[in-house]
This record gives sequence, C-alpha cells and structure tokens, in this order.
Amino acid sequence: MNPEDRREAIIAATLAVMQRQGIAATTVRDVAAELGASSGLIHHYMASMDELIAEAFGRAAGADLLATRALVEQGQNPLEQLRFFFDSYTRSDGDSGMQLWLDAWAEAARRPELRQISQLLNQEWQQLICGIIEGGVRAGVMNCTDPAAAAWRILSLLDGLHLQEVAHGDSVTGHQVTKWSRHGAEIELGLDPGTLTNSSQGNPLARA
Amino acid sequence: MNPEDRREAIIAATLAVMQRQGIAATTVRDVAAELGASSGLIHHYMASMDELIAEAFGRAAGADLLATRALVEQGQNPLEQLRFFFDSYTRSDGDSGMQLWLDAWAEAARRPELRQISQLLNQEWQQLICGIIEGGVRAGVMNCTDPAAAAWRILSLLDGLHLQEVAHGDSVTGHQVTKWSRHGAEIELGLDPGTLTNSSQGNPLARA
DNA sequence: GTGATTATTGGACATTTGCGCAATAGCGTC
DNA sequence: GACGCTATTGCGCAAATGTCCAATAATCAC
Repeated sequence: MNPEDRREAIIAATLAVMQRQGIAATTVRDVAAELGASSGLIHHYMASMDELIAEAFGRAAGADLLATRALVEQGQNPLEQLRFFFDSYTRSDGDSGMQLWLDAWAEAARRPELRQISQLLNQEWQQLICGIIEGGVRAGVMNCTDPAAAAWRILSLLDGLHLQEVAHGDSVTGHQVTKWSRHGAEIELGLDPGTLTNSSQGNPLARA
Repeated sequence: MNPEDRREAIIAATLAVMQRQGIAATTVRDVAAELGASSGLIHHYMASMDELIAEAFGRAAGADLLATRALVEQGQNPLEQLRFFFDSYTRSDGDSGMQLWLDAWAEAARRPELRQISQLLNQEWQQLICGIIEGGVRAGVMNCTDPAAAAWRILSLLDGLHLQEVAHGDSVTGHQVTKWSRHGAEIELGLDPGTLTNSSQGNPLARA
C-alpha cells in the first residue's frame, strides 16, 4: 500500500476509534484492530501516540472548520454569513464531534501536541467569527465596539452550551443550544430578535 | 483513626491529587502516597475508583458552589449579588478547579456517577444565577424576558471562556475572562457598561 | 532471477493500573 | 491478660498500555 495512503488510513482508523471510545481511551491496539493491521505498523508511521491522536483530531476538527468557512464565504452579506455560520456550526458536531472537543480540551493539559492543534483551531474559529463581525460593522448592520472580544464571547457561548448538551444530555437540549446561542449573538451585536433564526432560507446546504 | 474521619481524609487526599494531576491521571497509589497510607486502605473504604473520584469531585465542586452562594446571599440587592457572583466564581477556579471541571465534563460520558453529580451541580449553578436575575427583574434593575435561558447563557459564557484560558493558556487570559464575561452579562441583562466591574467595593471577601 | 529496500508482522518488555487477600497491628471489652 | 473485632498493611495478580525490535513478506531495480 502506498505510504501516503497508508498514513491516511491510519489516521482515519484512529479517528473512528476516537469517536467511538473517546480520546483518553484510544489505544494503539484498538487502532490496529480497526485498521485490520498489526500494532507495530502504526509506530512505523507515527512517532508516538501523542502525534497520532493530535493528527487524527486535527484532521477531523480541521475538516469541520473548513466546511463551515466554505459555507460562510457563500453568504452574500454579513448577516447571511452569520446565519450560515450558525447553521454549519450546529450541524458539524451533531454526532460525536463535540465529545471529541471536550476530550481534547481536557487532554490538552497532558498532551502538548494536542494542545497546540486545539489552540490553533480555536483561534481560527474565533477569527472566522471576528471577520464576519468586522464586515457587519463596516456595512453598518451590526453594532460592536470590540469584534475580537465579541467573537470570543459568541464562540465561548456556543461551546459552553454545547458542553452542557453533550456532557449531561437533558439539562440543555440541542434545540435550546440553537435558539439560545443565536439569541445571544443577536443581543451581542445589537440585532433585532429573530434576525438569526429561520436561517435555512437561502442556505445552499439546507435540506429540502 | 475514626472511620468517618478516615473517609474524609481519603476524599481530601484524592482531591489534592486530582487538582494536581487531573481526574484522568489520578491513581489509587497516588492517593495512598498523598495520604501517607497503603493502597489497600483506600479500597477498604471505597468500593471502586469511580466512586472515589465522583465523591471527591462532588465534594470540591460542591464546596465552591456553597461558597459562592453564601457570598451572593450577602448582597444587599440584585446588582450587588451579581457582582459578588462574578467575584466568587472567578475566584473559585483560579488555581486548578477549572481543569477539574474540564475533566469531569469529558469523563461524564463514560462515568455515570460522575455525570450525575456534574449535571446536578451545573443545574444548581444555573439556578443560582437565575434567582439573581429574577430578583433583578422584579426590582426593575435588570431587563430580561427569559431568566432561565439568560442564566444558562451567562454560565455557559463563563465556562466557555474559562475553558479557553485553562486549556490553551495564552489564547484568552484570566483578565479577559473576567472582563468579557461581565460585559457579556451587562449586555444580556440590559445593564449600563461597567455596572459589574469595580465589584470589589463593598465585597466582604475582597482583599485589602 | 537476484539483491536491496521497505512495508509489515507479531510478540517481547517494562511499566502501570485497579483490585483482592492473607497477615499484622491496634484497641476496646470482659 | 486474653480475646475479638477491625483498621491497616504490603504484596501479589491479571490485565492493559506505549514502545521497541528482530523476523518476514512484498516490491522493485538491475
């Protein structure tokens, strides 16, 4: 098998195991079994377990970011971009993606390579939001004196709400995450209530 | 040693290890060493590692909640109560308490006993905030149509910002968490900017 | 075909983990 | 002072884990 493809296959298998068992419980042997290969092969391509985990997490989380960014760029104006952002963000972690983030944040303290990629990706998420806000302020449709801080707040609010949903199940429901996070952003940016809801209109990815 | 005291001592030692190393990296032997006793003793008092961890986490997190609640109750009016809340909340996890919460949220998916206590405590945190807001609305000093949702937003915003600080270190600083979370609450509740800052005035726990 | 290079195997190794258990020490009771 | 109960010890066990390595299989250049 082509070394490059093999490496990709290992990362894909690692990701599958991570989503099933969580980052902390992902072992080399499990990855090997998922791949249908021996454990030694994994170390032939990866220097350490940390690298393997960081790589797999970065691949998955990076794909989500890319997808959201691509959708946002299709927005015709800042308001539509923000709507698309919420559509895509709430979709990207519907299954087990958010549990992965929870694991990553907790494990970051003990896995340097994972912390690095996690921090980088979070900053890029914040910058994506920040760019939308700056555009909205420039266009005069959003009211915000500190876009960077507002972007961190919107991102943190989303993460904090999702966290409750994923960790505890029925304290906060997925529907409430959607509703409350959008409402929080409306308040934050001085938008009329409801501006960010009913967002599927005009969304190229919306289901029919 | 009195069995009840011994049990408390074990929980205290477990907590110390947990705060130093994180929940996932806490082992029976470490707890025994911290306690200055043998590993067998821990199992004489605790049925399993899960029980030990859930007990210790619940004790620590519960104490933080109690302390904050006690301080809030000393506030003379809703605004002061909210100020005291932010003072106490940002203090309670200054050291390593927040890493504990990160571990707990991540581990909740796989440790039922831990999830139960974590969910309960989070709901109580939310209710504490919700009570303050309801008082503020009644007194006419806060503007909020859905106190329960606003409370979840304020709590989630705090958690999300703290999360960035603890997991990534220099993306978001402790000072920014303090500033941004209070500003977020001001926006959320229709307060004048700055209402929630300079909160140490009149705070009985403020350092001189 | 032959040799060299490399992908791949499968298991050894040292370490760590939760847990159990037989032995011991301590202490109160009669 | 002897007995009994229990707190406490310290080690052992089985399982799991990351890492490494010698042996093997596959592939390709010549």
